[in-house]
Amino acid sequence: MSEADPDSTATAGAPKFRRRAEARPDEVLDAALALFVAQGYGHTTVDQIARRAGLSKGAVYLYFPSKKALLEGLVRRAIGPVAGFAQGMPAHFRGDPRPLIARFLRLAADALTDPHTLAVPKLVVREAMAAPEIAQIYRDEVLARALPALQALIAQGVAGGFIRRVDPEMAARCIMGPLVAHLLLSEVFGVIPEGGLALDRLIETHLAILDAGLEPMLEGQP
Amino acid sequence: MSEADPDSTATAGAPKFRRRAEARPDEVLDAALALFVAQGYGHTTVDQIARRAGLSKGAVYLYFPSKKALLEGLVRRAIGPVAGFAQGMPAHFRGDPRPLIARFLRLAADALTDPHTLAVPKLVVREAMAAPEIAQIYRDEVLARALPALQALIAQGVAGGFIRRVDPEMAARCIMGPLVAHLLLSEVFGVIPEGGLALDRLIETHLAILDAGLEPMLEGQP
Amino acid sequence: MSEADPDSTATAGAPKFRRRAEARPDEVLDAALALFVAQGYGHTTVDQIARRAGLSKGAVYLYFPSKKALLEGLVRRAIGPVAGFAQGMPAHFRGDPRPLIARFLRLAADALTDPHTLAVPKLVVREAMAAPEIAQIYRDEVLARALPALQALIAQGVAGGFIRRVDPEMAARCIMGPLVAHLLLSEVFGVIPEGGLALDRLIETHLAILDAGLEPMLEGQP
Amino acid sequence: MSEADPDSTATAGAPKFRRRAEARPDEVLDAALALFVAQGYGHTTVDQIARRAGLSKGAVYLYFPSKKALLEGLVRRAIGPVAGFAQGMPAHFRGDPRPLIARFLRLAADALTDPHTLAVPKLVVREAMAAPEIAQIYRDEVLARALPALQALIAQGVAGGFIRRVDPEMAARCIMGPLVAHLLLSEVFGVIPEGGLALDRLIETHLAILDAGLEPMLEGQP
DNA sequence: AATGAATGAGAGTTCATTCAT
DNA sequence: AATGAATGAACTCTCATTCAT
Repeated sequence: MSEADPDSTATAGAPKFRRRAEARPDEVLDAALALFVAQGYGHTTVDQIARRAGLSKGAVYLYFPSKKALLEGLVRRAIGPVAGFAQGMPAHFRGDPRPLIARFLRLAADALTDPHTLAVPKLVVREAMAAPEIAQIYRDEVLARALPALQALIAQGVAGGFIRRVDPEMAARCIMGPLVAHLLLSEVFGVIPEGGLALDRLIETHLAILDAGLEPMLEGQP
Repeated sequence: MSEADPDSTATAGAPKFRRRAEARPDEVLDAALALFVAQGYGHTTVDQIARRAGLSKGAVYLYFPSKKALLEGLVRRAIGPVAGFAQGMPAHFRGDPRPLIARFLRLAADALTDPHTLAVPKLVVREAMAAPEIAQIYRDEVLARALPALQALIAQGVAGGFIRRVDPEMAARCIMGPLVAHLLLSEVFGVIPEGGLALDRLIETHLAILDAGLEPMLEGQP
Repeated sequence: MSEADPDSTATAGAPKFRRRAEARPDEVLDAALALFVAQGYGHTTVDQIARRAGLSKGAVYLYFPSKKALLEGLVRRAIGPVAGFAQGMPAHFRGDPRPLIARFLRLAADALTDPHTLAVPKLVVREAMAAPEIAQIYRDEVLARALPALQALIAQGVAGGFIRRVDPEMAARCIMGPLVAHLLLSEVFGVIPEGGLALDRLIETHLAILDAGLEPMLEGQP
Repeated sequence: MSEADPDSTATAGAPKFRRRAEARPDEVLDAALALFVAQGYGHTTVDQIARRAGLSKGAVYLYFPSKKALLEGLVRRAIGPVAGFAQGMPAHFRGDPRPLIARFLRLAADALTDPHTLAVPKLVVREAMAAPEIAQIYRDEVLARALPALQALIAQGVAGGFIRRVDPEMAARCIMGPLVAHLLLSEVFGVIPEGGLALDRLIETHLAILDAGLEPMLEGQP
């Protein structure tokens, strides 16, 4: 099972043009990611990573100073796109935020359907406590950007009277929550709905509730 | 957090003359829990656990056959109360489920405010992949009971026209989601709102959205 | 298999008259013997011995100061009969030794058919190097008596012209050899002849060869 | 199976410039053999073996997956020559088997005079019960070849009227027995004849008895 | 740039032995 | 006489890391 799927990560993409080039670090990271996800950081050997990347154990240390640096490198490589994605939300949008939220959630769900994208956050959740640096990177680079953006969007929606008067900080968590819980349930506990992951089913249910739930109250209603 | 509860271990049971043991397994579990939570299972030594429990390393093995058995024992000890709590939801309730959901969420939030209660689920999330047995126990004993109960509650609410027509399976995740996400953010990533955990602020915000979001649609509305 | 046969050693013999008496040390030795034979000295736990003897681990130490003392006790208990048996050979016999040798070999084979009798020598062979004291006891008490007796018998046979002129020391080994090899093959290597141990078949074949092989040479023959 | 083939690991490929290893597995086995013989398998530490071979403990595990694999490797390395030796007996010999038996015994005695050759069988006898795999290897590779060859030789001798009518299976044990017993006495119990091991003295005594003992009976004699 | 042999610090686990009761 | 909780020293095996080549 260890080497069963050689094309899963490293060889995927470019055919075999390069052959030992400056793509090496990336190949090592690919191998590390696959193994970390499959077995956890603690149960993965540097030697396994090396072999999966087609290198010797020693060579890994030419590119990364330690095993933990692999984890860090993995997170750093992944946050670029994610952070950008988070930034995608217009900073100074004015109007009903709900369509934007809907688009954001659908995009996020879409992205997280790809195991490659999901892998790193999953990893971070698992190793966060044992490796606080990792958690910090993720917090600083991803959460500290995405959450405030979402909060700001909500805040201006409240201010403009487009949505119900809610606490923006908490509302942001309410918006992301179902997605998080869904992934945790399926990925960590293996509680998978009949008929597959059903991320879209989740998102649509969530949005239905959210849309109505954020509707501003009519005058005189509680 | 570790030794917060002085009566947690020894005073339980017969306060008279006992040799030594009897409460020992529980003391060992207490020590293990504190250390696992603080450092993770993988980075905790049996010797550390033993010393924290005031025993020798060898004595731990008088009560638990392996290190992993400690983790399992921890989970088993914790699921009793939790499962009972989950069962608390009336199985054949008829009517608007929203007040019940609100009470359930508030109770859950309250319980999870106690570090002792939160510790085990946190542990399970982190070690689930490396120790699938653990995840399975938790899934079978907690999730497999709580989730269906919640789903059933929603389903009858939909059937009775008390709430909007939503997918009960997904809606259950939408109900739990914000709580899960909130705890993940604070406990794993250390993203804590200004002014403390603010679990009640989260719950109230969530319930406000949920209450309106589940309101059945008026005729002719989309 | 461990506790399958509770009456095999300890309870065998006396019904249950005594109940905790001066027979305790013997019961412990019985348990130890059974386990040592089944698993080897090194792989047997004092606790196993205690439980098989119906005692607590600590109680074993009331009777024997150490685990090795059990082995020693076992050997000491066994050598009494064996040494006596060896002594059975008349010290000052005069005449053709072959009938005596035959009787001796048949007796020995008979005795060694009983697993109880065979157990201790087997044990000694296995633990001799790790516990030289054991080997020494056996050597001094058993071998140092039986071998010289046999040698003397042969020597006088040679002197009297009853048997061929052989080196008595080596001839003694030639006499015991087949029995030893046979037991080694079957007990240690599990090479058992078709149709069971066949100790008598071995002895008769051996005696046939021996009888003729020891026949004194006729004058003028090589 | 691991080191059965001397060229299996290191010598394969370029015989040119090698770093250090190649002879390492054999060196480790040498160290292990010496220590196992001196102290027994159970009382020998992997660390002792490593140090005696001039390596670190960890390095031993580069060549052998476990301590027991060392024992197995030792046996496998030794059986090659021995088995070949056993095979040396002509399979279809016709005639008086006694000269052949004599040559065989003298060769065997000669070989077993070398401590290196004797070491492994000695080891096997001692560890056979605790490690049945070891006993099985030896039985299959050595005994299962040597014994039948000897038996066949005897059987045809009987059939051809060259030797007395004996049970070939038992006679084979009678032939090997004295050698076995002699080695057991001296190596295990330390009962060494005055003037050294005297293996040749034993063999000659044995052969004298055997030669006459196998002589076919004259007509009319019992 | 790359190898892979080698290291050494630990980790989990076992058990003979002790001792308060 | 007897218990069984407790200890602590060993031992096997693992693996991140280093370094000569």
